[in-house]
Amino acid sequence: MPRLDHALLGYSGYRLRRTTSVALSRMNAAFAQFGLRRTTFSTLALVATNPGMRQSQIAEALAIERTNFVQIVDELEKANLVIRETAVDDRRAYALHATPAGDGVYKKAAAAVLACDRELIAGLSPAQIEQLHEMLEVIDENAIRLGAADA
Amino acid sequence: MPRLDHALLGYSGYRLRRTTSVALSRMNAAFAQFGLRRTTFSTLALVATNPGMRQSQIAEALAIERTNFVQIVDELEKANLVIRETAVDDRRAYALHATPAGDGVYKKAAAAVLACDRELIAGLSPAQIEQLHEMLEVIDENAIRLGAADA
DNA sequence: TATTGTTATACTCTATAACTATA
DNA sequence: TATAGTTATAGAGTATAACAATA
Repeated sequence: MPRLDHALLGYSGYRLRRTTSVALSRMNAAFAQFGLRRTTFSTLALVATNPGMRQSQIAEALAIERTNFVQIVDELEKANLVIRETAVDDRRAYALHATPAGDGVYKKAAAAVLACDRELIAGLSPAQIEQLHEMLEVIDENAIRLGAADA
Repeated sequence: MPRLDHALLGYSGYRLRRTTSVALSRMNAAFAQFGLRRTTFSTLALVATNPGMRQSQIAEALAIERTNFVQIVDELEKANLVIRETAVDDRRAYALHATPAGDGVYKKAAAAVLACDRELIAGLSPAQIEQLHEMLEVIDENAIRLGAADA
């Protein structure tokens, strides 16, 4: 007896979503150990590794709407992990920096999340993982190209 | 100047989520043409290709909580695409069937969604796509195995 | 006592419109 | 007038607890 979802197994989109869903729900536990969610972890990572960038630059790099990004930075700022400094050259803008505590949390969380990621791809060779990443980038570019063609 | 998310590119989970996100937002347009969402399309697909299965069996096959599945079936039933028949052997349960209209919508929607899926994986050879699916299954099994180990 | 389907509820992520203060 | 950040709001997906009817 074949699995009930046999009709969908030919869609790469179905497989991508299923795998991503189960993998992310696994990783959420890693984020939560540090009081973070996926979005706050990613934001902390980008701020810690790109100090001084503006809020909208970080948001755009993560493909998060500026409007939804506000509360993410709010949460990180309340937790004392990130600070907003008014940009010297443009008083409308904020330059984001990780606090010393933020840097510390980032390093520990990154190690835990990376360990979780490695567990999820266990059994795949480094060459396979590289191929996986390349294929995902092809799909990414296709989606962006097709989306741009619509507009 | 490297991209701002360089610190996250080593995580397969980050790449999976990004690609899945942009691919699915592309596919949503295909679903919407037929008045469907991703979850209602998947449900219609499974009901149409597995007539007579119970609500919980379809829900489990799609990894959707029974509790969240109720309104999905409600929506399909209101649209006259699916019907709930009380199971003969268990009056608690429903056997799901696609209506003739449901079968028709499913076939047209499946063709459109498959075309969209093919556009997204354009540039990948059949062998690469097979490898992609195999790698996604490895990750899937890893996540399930690790999750089960927790419990 | 366990299971099928259900309701209610809440949290996360995402998407859009409208506002403010600066430029 | 355009842009950076903000607020409010709504939709979609997901998760848990508690209930009725049936097994």
